[in-house]
Amino acid sequence: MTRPSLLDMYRRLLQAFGHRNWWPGRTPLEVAVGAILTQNTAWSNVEKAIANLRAAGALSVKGIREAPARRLERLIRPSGYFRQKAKKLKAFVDFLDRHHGGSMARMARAELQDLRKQLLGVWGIGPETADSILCYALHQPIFVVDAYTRRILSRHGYLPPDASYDAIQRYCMDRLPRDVGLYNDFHAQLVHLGKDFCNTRPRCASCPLKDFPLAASFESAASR
DNA sequence: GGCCAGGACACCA
DNA sequence: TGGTGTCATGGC
Repeated sequence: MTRPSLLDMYRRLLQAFGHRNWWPGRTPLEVAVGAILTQNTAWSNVEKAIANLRAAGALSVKGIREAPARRLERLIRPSGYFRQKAKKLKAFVDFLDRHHGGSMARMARAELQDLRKQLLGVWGIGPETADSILCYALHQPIFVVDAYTRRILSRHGYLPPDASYDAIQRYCMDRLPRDVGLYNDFHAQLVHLGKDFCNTRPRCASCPLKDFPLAASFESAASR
């Protein structure tokens, strides 16, 4: 049996779930803050931290820039790793100030690959966080890879489970039309499938991908 | 009470 | 270049 294309997979998920309308965030900065706070953390905890920042008037470039470190830590505490993440928020705003006049809008005008390299040079911003900011805050055509992407694509045999971030991203971008809206929604669909579907009801009969072939290793493990 | 969640970094061989 | 330890909260 031939493996369905990635576009087939997206169409199937879209049909099942509808457009996901990601990312949950009111402004580009809020999206970037969420991208940093959600590192290895459940989104429900990030929501609490963002609500704290908003209530304290600190959910802005100026607010983060001027907040004392201890205050920032206290506000984002529910999102976990709060000492590290407070430093990361400061590092991001410092980068924004130094390279883009403290403005997300100005940052959005930079050339995409240059900007990606710049972001990866900021302490606390790795590939997934950089790409989330580029795709969801700045609407740039970059495919975001995360744990769900890796898990789902490897489970269905598109890639080995130990494929690198860059390899997965290249694989997807080489096989999908260069379309920001598609990249945005496909990743959102994968997260929804992984988090709210497969996670709570593993291999359930109503999975939209139930007739997609599984990786041989996964088949043998499942049949044991 | 243990496991996991929309990672990234430091350190080491 | 790859493996391991660390960072920390909240829900189940």
